[in-house]
Amino acid sequence: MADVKHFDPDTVLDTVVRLFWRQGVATTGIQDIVNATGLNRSSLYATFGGKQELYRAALERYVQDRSRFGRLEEDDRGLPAITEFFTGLIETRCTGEFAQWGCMISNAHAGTENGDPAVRAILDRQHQGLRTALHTALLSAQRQGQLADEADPAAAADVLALLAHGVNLRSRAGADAQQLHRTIAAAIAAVAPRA
Amino acid sequence: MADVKHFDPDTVLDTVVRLFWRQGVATTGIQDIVNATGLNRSSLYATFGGKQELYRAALERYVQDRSRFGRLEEDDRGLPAITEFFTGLIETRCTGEFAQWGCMISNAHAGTENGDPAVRAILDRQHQGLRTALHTALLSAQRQGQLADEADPAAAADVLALLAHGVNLRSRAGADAQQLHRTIAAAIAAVAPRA
DNA sequence: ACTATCTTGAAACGAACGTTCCAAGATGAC
DNA sequence: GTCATCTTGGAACGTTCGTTTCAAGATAGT
Repeated sequence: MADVKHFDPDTVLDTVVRLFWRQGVATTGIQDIVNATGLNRSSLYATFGGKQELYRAALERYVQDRSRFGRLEEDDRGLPAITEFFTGLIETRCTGEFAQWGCMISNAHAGTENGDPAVRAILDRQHQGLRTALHTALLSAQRQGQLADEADPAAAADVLALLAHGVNLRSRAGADAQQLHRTIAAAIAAVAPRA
Repeated sequence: MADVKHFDPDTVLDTVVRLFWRQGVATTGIQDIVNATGLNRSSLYATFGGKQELYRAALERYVQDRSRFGRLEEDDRGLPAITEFFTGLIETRCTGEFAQWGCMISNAHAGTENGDPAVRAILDRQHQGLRTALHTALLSAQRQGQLADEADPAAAADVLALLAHGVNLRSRAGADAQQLHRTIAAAIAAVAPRA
């Protein structure tokens, strides 16, 4: 009955994610998106709606594709799982394709993006998810005797979840990976029993 | 010989700080600044230069006026000084005039602002300053027997400095002050000797 | 092959952007 | 009071913003 899209919306959305992730929503114009995707404005608006809706979709996509605490939650090794999570995080933030891009979620916290209730809901959901994943991993660690007697898994999870934002921000400004690794290692060591 | 300014540049800059702090540089227009300050565009450009130079000046002013770790550095009580620093930080971030504004420095990390080397230099300087202040306070704590034997003041300072960014980000998205207080208390308690 | 239906290209929209310009106004030195 | 000098008001600059519009093009069902 009708024509079909001449492009793959999933591929396009992935390209858009990278634009918003690196440059932020305020400093990324529709023209930038047209240039990067090769799409026409008509196709863009017909498929995704306006800029704000496109940003929301991109943020959801970012969460689905780039969030790594799902693995953490299923990893029952305890502290090594947490260490691995942060090690991977820092490497992603400091080297390779996404070096100095920060985290799209952390970035959204700092911008005017979070004025949109739908965006703020994503930020909260993501933070709670990370807290829960860390809490689960810490309980697992506790069960395996990897935690000091006085350590509080819930409180430690909150501390580490906040710390992740610090890593994301500082890495975007070019912080040294080694330095971040050392700091996170110290934070994790703080809940372990004395050597 | 000549006319004199009909306004106080210091007062104007303070107003500009609040605009950039709350809304960010990308989403704050020159028109917003004209409206908020009552200045004419001519006076604005003649006094401060363009938007980017104005932002840099505002960021420097923010650091001078709002940075609180100077007090921390001169406070030799040890852990209580650190607790007080974070307590005040969280209150400023969550209640009163600046509630949910976050920290202008943290916000700058997440935006395109940090592409400007002059801006990034301010961010680095500020982070190092906070690390040093915390380190000094922790050494003071250690001298007074407030630290566990195995605690590493330098590493703990790094952890707490990163944590501050977490507080700044999450508070901007409306995080609960009590929750933040509890988390920070746990992080500080982690370096204290077992009760 | 016809046609209904969706997609695409390209131009255009008004509004807002940061910046510049210049005449008019205000000031202090002489 | 005069004059040189800086400041101010306000219009205007060209660009870019996000969005809309519509004719031309492409497709799948009949």
